[in-house]
Amino acid sequence: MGRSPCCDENGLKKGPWTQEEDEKLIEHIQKHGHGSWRALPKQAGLNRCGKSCRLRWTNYLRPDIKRGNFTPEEEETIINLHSLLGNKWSSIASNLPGRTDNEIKNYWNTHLRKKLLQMGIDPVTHRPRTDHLNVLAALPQLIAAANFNSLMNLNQNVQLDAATLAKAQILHNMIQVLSTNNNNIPCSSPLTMQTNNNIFGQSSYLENQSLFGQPQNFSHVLGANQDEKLMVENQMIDQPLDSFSSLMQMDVQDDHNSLPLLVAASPEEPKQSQMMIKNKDVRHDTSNPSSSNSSFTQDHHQPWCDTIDDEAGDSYWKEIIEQTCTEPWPFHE
DNA sequence: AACTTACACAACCGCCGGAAC
DNA sequence: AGTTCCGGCGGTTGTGTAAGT
Repeated sequence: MGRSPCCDENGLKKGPWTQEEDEKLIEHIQKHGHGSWRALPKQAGLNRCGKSCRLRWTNYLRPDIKRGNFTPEEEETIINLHSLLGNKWSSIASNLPGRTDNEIKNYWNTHLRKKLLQMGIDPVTHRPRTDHLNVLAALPQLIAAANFNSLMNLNQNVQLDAATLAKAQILHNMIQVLSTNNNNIPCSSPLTMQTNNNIFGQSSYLENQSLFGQPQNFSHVLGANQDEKLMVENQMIDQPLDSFSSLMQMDVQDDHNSLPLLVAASPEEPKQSQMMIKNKDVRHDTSNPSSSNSSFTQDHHQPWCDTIDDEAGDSYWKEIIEQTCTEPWPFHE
């Protein structure tokens, strides 16, 4: 069965490499090649395990490594390849000369992943994020609620509870952000591709556009085997774009039974509601019956506050929440 | 200025598959 | 056939530094 990890041996140094160690390693490999990595440390006079030496060499010291910022073209390639290959960093790296899998992996996790999230794209599936769509699915309710509120204000002087108003405000801001993103990034996201072309269409990265608008064909990276290429391409093309399109088709009437409950709003509620949004604490506010009454906790709708809680770490959500607390109420103009 | 927090990235860890013995 | 070696891979952690309070 398995062997014991080479680094189990006691006394071997770990952690950051010193310049002296780097020089020893480089000098040894330049003279003798790396040969057996396991034997290398002794031969080179390094108090490291072979694996550590190999990683240091392949990820940092190798002379053909390209250092510095990733170019937009490299970013584009990474995103496109990731949409095809997933976290196959070594495969992705083999298409980016001078870049290591480790570097690409780090860059993905620290930059590109966030970038996609901010564009409203799930970095795993490379599709529009469904958590956004869950909130979008509440659109008919919010519109109906807003209309109802206007009526009640006119005729009976009754207000919707503050939590419901806050939901609508968040939705309003979210739509603004989404539309801003789409306008700023022409042909840049699957979402844009779907809405620009045909929402039910079968466009894919493989077929036509890349994430940044340049036509690319990455089928060559999928292996020499033609069957494999075909299989992957078919898979990409056949995958239905269900979640987004079905939500966009949603009939307002389907939800007529799920209008938010209306409760009498006390004068304090608007303040409370704002505070709760800021503190991301709505879900746990069990002491406030109106907040639970007015939540969107229907069978098929994730509560909006859950959605916010889940993503509140993103600057994207922070932006939305901030706007929610500062912008004027849209339905009372 | 001191402290805390967030971020970027180098390095490590554990696992796997293939080759050698 | 079973064991060990070796290199590779992807996920995770640790550390240094910049930014914020």
